[in-house]
Amino acid sequence: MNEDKLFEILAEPNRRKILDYLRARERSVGELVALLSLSQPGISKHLRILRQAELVTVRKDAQQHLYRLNAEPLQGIHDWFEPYRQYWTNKLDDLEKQLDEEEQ
Amino acid sequence: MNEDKLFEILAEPNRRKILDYLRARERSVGELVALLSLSQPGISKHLRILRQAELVTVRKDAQQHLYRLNAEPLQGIHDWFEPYRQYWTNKLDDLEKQLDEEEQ
DNA sequence: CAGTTATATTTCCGTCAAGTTATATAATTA
DNA sequence: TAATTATATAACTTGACGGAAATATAACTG
Repeated sequence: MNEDKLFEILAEPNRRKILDYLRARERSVGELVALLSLSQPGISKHLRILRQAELVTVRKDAQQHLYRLNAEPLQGIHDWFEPYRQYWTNKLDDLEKQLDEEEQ
Repeated sequence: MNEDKLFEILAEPNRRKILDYLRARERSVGELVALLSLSQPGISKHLRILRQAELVTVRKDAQQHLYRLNAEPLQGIHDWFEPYRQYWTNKLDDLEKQLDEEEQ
């Protein structure tokens, strides 16, 4: 799964919410339907996309399908931001420097 | 500009490329047109969106409009990833631990 | 086995974003 | 001032996405 596709997948707010909910623990489809305000097919559709991106894994327990977070693919996207971090970090440094100077 | 909107804006590959190019230095619209394979109106359209999100600023030099990166708004999105970082960080720790054990 | 529960898939529809072409605006130059 | 250069905006088209409703599949229960 390439960077473009991953960004696109994460651009959908409900999908980000699903991932957020899965951070705590694995969840059944029904739980997610209850948590988000979306129809069951809507949830399943998003889960399929997350599955294909390997952002989640499933295991079956009787009729229930339990989804678990797999955060690894996020690392790639996270890395895109790395070169930009220095900008707000520097800005912060500047502020600190300014505050230090004001103390004199 | 809220998180949802920012994610959506960054989901577009050409917009990310524009930001990437602006990391080095400010650029005119014409330069960006030359760098990306998009029509001039296409570039201008993306620049407008980036401007509204305050991800870029403009200054005018004669006919040229020079765009400069403003990375600050990215911080908000970057923060979304923070709670997920431990997952791949832990995975890395596990690997290191495993490697250490293998050395015995 | 019939009915029920849990989830997935299909189909259809409306919306919206991204691209292009054409046009407008603004500054420069001959 | 007319022509040219640089950029922005408008109008239009098209494709893809997200949502709901309907249907299919699979497992459980009585």
